[in-house]
Amino acid sequence: MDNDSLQAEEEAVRSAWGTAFQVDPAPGAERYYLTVAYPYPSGAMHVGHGRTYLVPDVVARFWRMRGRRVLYPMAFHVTGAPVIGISKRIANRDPAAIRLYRDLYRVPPDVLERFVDPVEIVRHFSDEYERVMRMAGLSIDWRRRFTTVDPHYSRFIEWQVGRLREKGFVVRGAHPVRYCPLCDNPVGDHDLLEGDRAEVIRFVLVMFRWGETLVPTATLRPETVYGVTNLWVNPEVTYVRAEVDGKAWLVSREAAEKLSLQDHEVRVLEEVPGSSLVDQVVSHPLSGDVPVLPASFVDPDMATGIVMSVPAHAPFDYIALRDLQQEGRYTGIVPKPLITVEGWGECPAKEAVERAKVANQHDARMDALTQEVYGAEFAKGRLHARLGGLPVREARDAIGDLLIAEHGSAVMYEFDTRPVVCRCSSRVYVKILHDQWFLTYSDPAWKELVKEYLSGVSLVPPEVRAEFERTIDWLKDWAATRRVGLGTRLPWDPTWLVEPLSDSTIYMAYYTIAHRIRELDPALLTPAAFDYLFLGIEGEELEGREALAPLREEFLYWYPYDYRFSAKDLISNHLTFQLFHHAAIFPPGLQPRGMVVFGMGLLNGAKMSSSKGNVFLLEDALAEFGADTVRMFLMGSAEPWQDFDWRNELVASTRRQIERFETTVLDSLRGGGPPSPIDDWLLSRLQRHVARTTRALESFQTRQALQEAFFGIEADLRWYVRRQPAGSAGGAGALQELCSAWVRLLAPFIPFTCERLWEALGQDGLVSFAPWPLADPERGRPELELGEELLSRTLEDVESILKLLPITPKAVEIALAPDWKWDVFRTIAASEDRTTAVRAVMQDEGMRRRGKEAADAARQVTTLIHRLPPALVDGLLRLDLDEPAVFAGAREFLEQELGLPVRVVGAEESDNLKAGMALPFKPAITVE
RNA sequence: GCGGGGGUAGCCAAGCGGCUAAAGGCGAACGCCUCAAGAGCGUUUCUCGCAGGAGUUCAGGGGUUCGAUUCCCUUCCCCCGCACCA
Repeated sequence: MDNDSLQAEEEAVRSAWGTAFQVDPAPGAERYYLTVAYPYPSGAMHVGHGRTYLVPDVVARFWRMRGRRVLYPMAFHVTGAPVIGISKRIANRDPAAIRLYRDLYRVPPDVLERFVDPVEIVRHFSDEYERVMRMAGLSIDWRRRFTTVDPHYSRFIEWQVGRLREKGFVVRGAHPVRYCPLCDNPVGDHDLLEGDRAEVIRFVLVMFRWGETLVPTATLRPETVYGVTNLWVNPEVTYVRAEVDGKAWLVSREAAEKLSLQDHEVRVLEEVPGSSLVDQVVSHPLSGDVPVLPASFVDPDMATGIVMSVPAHAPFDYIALRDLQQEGRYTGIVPKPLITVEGWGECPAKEAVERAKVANQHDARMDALTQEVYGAEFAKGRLHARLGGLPVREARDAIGDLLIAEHGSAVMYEFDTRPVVCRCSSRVYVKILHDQWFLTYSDPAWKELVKEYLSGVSLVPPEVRAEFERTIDWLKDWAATRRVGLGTRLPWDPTWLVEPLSDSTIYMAYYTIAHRIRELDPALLTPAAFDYLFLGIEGEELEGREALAPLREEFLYWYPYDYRFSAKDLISNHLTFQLFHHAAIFPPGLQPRGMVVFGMGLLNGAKMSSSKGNVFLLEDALAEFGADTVRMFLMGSAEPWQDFDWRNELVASTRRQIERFETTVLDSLRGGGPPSPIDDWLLSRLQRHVARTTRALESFQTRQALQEAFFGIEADLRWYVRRQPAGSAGGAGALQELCSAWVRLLAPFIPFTCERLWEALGQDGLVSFAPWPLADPERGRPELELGEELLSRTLEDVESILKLLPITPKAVEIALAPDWKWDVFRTIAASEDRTTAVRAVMQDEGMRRRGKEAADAARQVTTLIHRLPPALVDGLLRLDLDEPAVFAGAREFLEQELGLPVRVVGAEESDNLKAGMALPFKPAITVE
């Protein structure tokens, strides 16, 4: 079929579907509610997105055919900041942005003009998403579509955050963020030109006293304060004396600027050259008096620009000291060890440096040595007994807290890697934001509750459970408000917006009423209204209960949802967040029931990424290959949780497979004749495929399901046709029955083709709502299946012999094993221990009389049984396979296949030597 | 670095103690069918073999077992997440 008529056919099917996937509750009818993470529509969909929404569609279609009322809704997540940046870049005529949107996403020029308004971007792409999703045949109830900035939805978010606050899960606090002074805004990863992996780390400032001036040294290891022998300053650097919160501090010029962003009042008083600090003496209650020494490794742009020196435990400090001492200076200073580490001597830093034969402080290996020593001390180190003997792991925080509480220490934040640069090319600093609102995911009781619920959630694939559990443990408080972006304002503090991940945690509940709540006046949607809608609370403040009652009812019909689908990168945030929020807000009976986690998409082996241009738009794929081909490829190339790789040449062959299926079905309908003897075999096999396809789809294995439903049935049909006398296509009845089931089994995957075929089969209505085939155990004919298995194995054997023989064959004799060998077979197959089975056989009087012949047969049969699939052996044990009858019925078939006369005889009637080798299920073959 | 998941024939991928030289698909080769095919059908696709068989394989190394692709340990390599961001 050419692409134009394919499009036309698809359009016809789409219009036949019409509004069929809109679904309302039907009391008494079982429901199936699945949701998928809604998209952030800031660009066009690519095939990777395609799979994310197709998997739930296939599952939805499957359960629909099994008679459930299936709700598959969709909405658009438009809150957040990215789209703001995009519109700015477009307004600024940023060439990369323009190229992406104009050329890759093919936004028409007039629409692109409007993208200077961020709302226009999400509006445009929401519509595009819906259009392309419809093209792909997604069976979504579009009446329920909404965006996260709709006024009704905002009321819902207000209720939600209010509810969480009442429960004590929302608190106010300060929070260090990456901050661009030029943009005057916090910056996220996507706003950065450089340093997107940089983490904010927390230093403790140990305050040394130098006369009236405080000298703060920044450390990650406050416990080592007891081992300080000196400070380091860089003599090349200009330091400043500054008034910080009313006290005089001495820090690098850079540090002064940083501190001013971190909650300190900073006023620079005067410059102090680093060189003038050298040899000064400073003191700290926990370290005593120590001198200030020069070191070139000290970076003025790292924290305060002044470092405390612990040569016993810090390789840098040790080597810098040694360098000086080798010049004959400061020879009086000796390292002061304070930590013991198993496997290391008294001064691990010294040991590490000497073992590595480091020449001086400029050695490139210093970072690695530092890591090694720090790692060992953190993992296994203990403070000396005189200092309390705590493990380093615990002492670090304890002493840090002590310093802050009693010795005037402060905290300073700094990036672990630099530089960090904003897209506007300004440098990025750490700034402490105040009045930030947090969700207290660190709350142990909340974590416990979530874990308890998680244990009842079905997870697909099960391996992800560990990741969820770890995420729950690891989550800290989450800054849940933002200053910029689209979103809902915090009801009690409207200067803040609700953060975009926080506003999308329980919206699955909102879908259930999204189409009806729109009819209501937003003013009616008070917290009391939502308390009633979702929690059934009928408080005094509740108004308009009558209008809300049907919504409450619908919510209860659908909720809790059955499965949530999402890519696996959301485990560590969204998927776990939504568990927290459900746990906090909904009663036990309305908690999530299951989640399916997807793998990622690759394009020709490389990661799909819009920014890198390595994407294939879903719309283009649909236009080029047709919706069914795209669907079948995406469902069949890997299971949902595995990564998949889109390769055009593989997709093209999928299209041929669908065409083959269609022709096969149409041909069988036309060509069917009178019943044929192996109709029953075909239908018996069909039961198996139905059962297996069903089981696969019940556990979301789309690939496995396709293997059974498509390739499994196709292979049977090929054998079936082969088994027909020349010119016959097979029994019309059997083919009709097979095709009817086949079309239905494939309908969730390739619904467009199947709707057409369903009609061609003369069936009424839509296949999308046709009953899913039921496997009928009564139709199973294991003895026929064994017989065909025997034939095909024998045929293969004959063919492989023919191939090897150099002679021109004239005839084939097939000699069947005598009954007594079947007795041997049964004895051995039934025995527990097959190694002793030979002996068991020989215990029989009749066998003993046969002597060596019987013993040989027993050995051969043992080998054979090992090689056959256990299920087959079981079958042979349970059923009496009438080998002579099987071959008698298939002689003509064999002759036709082999092009040779075939003689079937009992082994004992044969003159051929080979005949003696005949075994049960493995006839002896003699080619003449 | 920390946490999670993987490495199977030319490619994708199933298998997860004896069915296994290893399903299925793709690709490739040959044959048939055809006026001709990129369509369909059949055969082959680790090595060897004039009888349905034999030999070496499932990232590398070690171990458990009568027996390991499948279980344990270890090394190497790849992917995902690590937060204020969708």
